[in-house]
Order: sequence, then C-alpha cells, then structure tokens
Amino acid sequence: MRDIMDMLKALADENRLRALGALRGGELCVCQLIALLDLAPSTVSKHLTILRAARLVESRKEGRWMHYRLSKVFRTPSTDKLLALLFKDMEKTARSVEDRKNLKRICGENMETLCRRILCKP
Amino acid sequence: MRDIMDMLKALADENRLRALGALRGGELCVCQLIALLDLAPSTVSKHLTILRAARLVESRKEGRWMHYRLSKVFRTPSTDKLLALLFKDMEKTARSVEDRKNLKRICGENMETLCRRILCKP
DNA sequence: CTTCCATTTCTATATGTGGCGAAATATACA
DNA sequence: TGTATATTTCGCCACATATAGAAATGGAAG
Repeated sequence: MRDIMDMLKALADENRLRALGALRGGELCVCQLIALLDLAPSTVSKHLTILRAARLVESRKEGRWMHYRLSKVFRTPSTDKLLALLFKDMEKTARSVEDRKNLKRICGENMETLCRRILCKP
Repeated sequence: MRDIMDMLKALADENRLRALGALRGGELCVCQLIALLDLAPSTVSKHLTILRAARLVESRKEGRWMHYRLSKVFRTPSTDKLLALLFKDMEKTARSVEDRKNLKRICGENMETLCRRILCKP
C-alpha cells in the first residue's frame, strides 16, 4: 500500500507531472528541468527526489550533471499502461503544448550556457 | 489539466482509495462507509465530496440515506483501465484484505441498526 | 407541525507539502 | 591544491488538507 500511495502522491502535483511529461522524450539534466518548470533549483531537486522515491524516475550522474529519465517501471505491463493512459489525457492541455515548445528550445541550447543563464538570475 | 489533477489528488489519499475499493463491490450508503473507514461522519462525507468532485463516484438519495457508487467514468475506455490497474495492485495489500472482510460483515448487518451503532458512540 | 435522524456544512486545529534562499556537497578544471 | 559550478540538503514560511466536533439541513415518521 505504501508503494502505491507514494506513487499516487508523487503524481498528484502538476509540476511533477510536467517533469514526467518532459522526460517522456528522453533523459534530461536538472538544469534543463529547472529551465522548463521555471522553479528554484532546490525546488526542482526536491520534486525529482520525490519522483525517484516513488520509482517513477531513475538518475544517472555524468560529471557535474545529473541526468534523470523515466524509470523501468514504465516498462512493466501494468504501470506502463497506467501512465500511458495518464499522459494521453494530459497531452491535450494547453500547458503541455507550451511545455513541449519550450522543451524543444531548451534542448537545442548548449547545456553550459543554459546552466549559467538559469543559475545566475540577477 | 484541472480535471486530471483533481482526479489524481482525489486518488492520493489512502482512505479515499479504501472507499473506492469498497464501492467496487456495489453501491454503499454513507454509514456503511463510516463503519468501514472508522472515521468521523463529517470526515467521510468530505472525502466523498472530493471523490464526487473528481467524478470518481456518483450519489443517489433514497429517503434518509445517501448511496454512493463508482462513477460512469469507470466505464470509459481510458479511465476504466487506469483504475482497474490501480486496484489490481491495491488488492494485494493487507489493509485491503481486512477491508473486504469488514465490508462483508457490515453489508450483512441491518442498516438502521448499523447507523444507530455507528452514530451514537458514547 | 414536530420530532427524529442520516448526512452535510461550518469551524477549529494539527499535520503535511510546495516553495525559496543559504549552505553543503561533489565534480571538473586550472 | 584551489576555484568554479551543478546539484542537493537544510531551515524556514505560507498554504493546503485531513480530521473531529458543533451546528445546520432535509426527509421520514408520528
């Protein structure tokens, strides 16, 4: 029961859902998610910790960067279907359309430049 | 997005999940759910209001009693599958097994007797 | 019409959660 | 080694939410 509750609670937040939606296109580093969600780094980090605790995402460290991706859980028969259905409805929303547009721009940007711009807001 | 978030937030509570699980066996009146969840009447009523706002349950008034049942939403292709998968995992938990046992007892009891017993705790 | 009673609404409270900034951590690079 | 920097952890605040009890609501029954 704890596992199921953790997953449902992790899903029951709009920004975490946006992050999961973005990760459907492939793994992203934290600064890219910070740019997309437009939240403080510490906030995004906390969200990612919650998603990882719920086993919805996995992380991989590469140098200074931490990359997050959707978890293997998405490939088990039941959970995969559950989340596919969830995203099917979510993708229709205006917010999701905007996120996809922004994500495309973010992914086209050099990552070092992106990090400097994101992390040093005057 | 609001609809999806309402539904996920409604699902992200253990007692509401227990109520939904119980309703899978057919409609129940509020006092039966109070007996099952062992919470204050006002608390149960609020949970049911949240579930109804999320369109997960529907209600029907019959005399003094209010009956709740799973919503038609469960019969649309996508949501039906989503919730079936959810319950499939949930049913394995000890809590769920205990709830089913208690529910059988509760449903066997006369409803007037049940209400009196539940609502007049000394 | 009055009383009874199942349910809901209102009010209060305690706990949980999302958010940020500052400090800590860890890694690359000079 | 020392500095720069991406990420996390910590401390805090504001707000949301689960809960119970009191009061209100609306049918039933007399």
